Amino acid sequence: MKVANEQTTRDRIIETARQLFLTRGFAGTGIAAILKEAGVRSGSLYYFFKSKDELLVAVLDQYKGLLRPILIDPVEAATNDPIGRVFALLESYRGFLLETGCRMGCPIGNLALEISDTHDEARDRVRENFDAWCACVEGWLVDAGDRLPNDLDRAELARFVLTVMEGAQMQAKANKKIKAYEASITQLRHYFEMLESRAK
Amino acid sequence: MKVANEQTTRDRIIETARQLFLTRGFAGTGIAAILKEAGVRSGSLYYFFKSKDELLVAVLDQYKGLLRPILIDPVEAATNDPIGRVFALLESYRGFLLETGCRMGCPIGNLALEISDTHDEARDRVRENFDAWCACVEGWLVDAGDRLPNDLDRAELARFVLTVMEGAQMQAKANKKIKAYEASITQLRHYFEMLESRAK
DNA sequence: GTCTATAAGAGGATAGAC
DNA sequence: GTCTATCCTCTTATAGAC
Repeated sequence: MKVANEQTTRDRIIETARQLFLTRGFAGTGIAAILKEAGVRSGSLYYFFKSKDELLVAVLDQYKGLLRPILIDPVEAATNDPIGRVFALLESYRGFLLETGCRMGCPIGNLALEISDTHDEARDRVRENFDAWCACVEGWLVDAGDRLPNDLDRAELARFVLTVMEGAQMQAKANKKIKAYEASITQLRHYFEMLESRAK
Repeated sequence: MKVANEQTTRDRIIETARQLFLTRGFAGTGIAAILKEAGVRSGSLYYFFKSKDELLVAVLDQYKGLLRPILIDPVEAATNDPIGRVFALLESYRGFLLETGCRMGCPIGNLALEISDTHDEARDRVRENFDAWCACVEGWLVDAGDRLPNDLDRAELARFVLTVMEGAQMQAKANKKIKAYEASITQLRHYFEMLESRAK
């Protein structure tokens, strides 16, 4: 067991696999590519992970840990307005799409459709990632208090926000253009505006 | 060239590949599985298609031809109400999810995320499928006339309907439960109700 | 914990007879 | 157009020395 530096070989493998799964998908990423990119030999990888599937699970676990530091915390630092936070989060996905030429989008969503039918354990981790994301958004919607109608189900609306983000990033990817993403967010904003005006 | 029966070997290969891509994904479907399922030898498949990628393009072309007979026509036959048609279409996806234990959902969406970054020609066909779908929905929204606000962009709202359907089916797949799909459609319906009441 | 070497199989694709 | 046989590459994973 190492003591001095916890950015271990294991961490480097997970980090590298995460990047490659994001750009090429799970099936599209060979073990060889991970080894090369991480500068590691296969003996090391299989010392830490029994199989490629187990590595996938570790990657999805890492995503759970990244949600707050990478996505939620910056949004909460940027604005105190609870509904503003929802759209700031969606804006950060838009920035990510633009930076990557609409190649990426939501790393979890990309994996979700690829592995949900065939990898039960990984699918559960995808679900946990989605649940954690929705819980954060739901928290903001609860914070919005009277600005939203009282009879509106906050959890259901949070799900809806995830739905819109995932569906919108899919179309940005398929079109290699940001327009469909922006159009969808515009409609969602419109919905929120109507909810807010109805709450008054 | 055959004359009597146009349900040719080529058609059977495309049909079989379509089914398998739907259940196992593109990368997850081996040529061997297609051959076995279709009862065909590899010589025949490669007589009709230069490569697996070319077969994928043929499958996506077939989907374009299936859109009206399988999805749109039944919906238009079932109801004359233009907004009712939008939700009848979403209901038919719900039925498909339920029939398949939430394993499937939208065949195009499933392929979209898998191949958009790596298969340019196939990605264009995905886009064409999405465009054709949106054009149908947009037509209904135009038919809705004064029931929707005049300043509302029908094309953008049609995009939004696709966004919600795709995002919702993704979550149904990841959760292996229909609930998130239904919750999202409920929110969309709520949005439409508010649009209709605003148009009055 | 990490190295090299390699097993064992599946993948897509082709050649040439019929 | 369809058949059999097969090539070749890439894949995941393991064995055993260090």
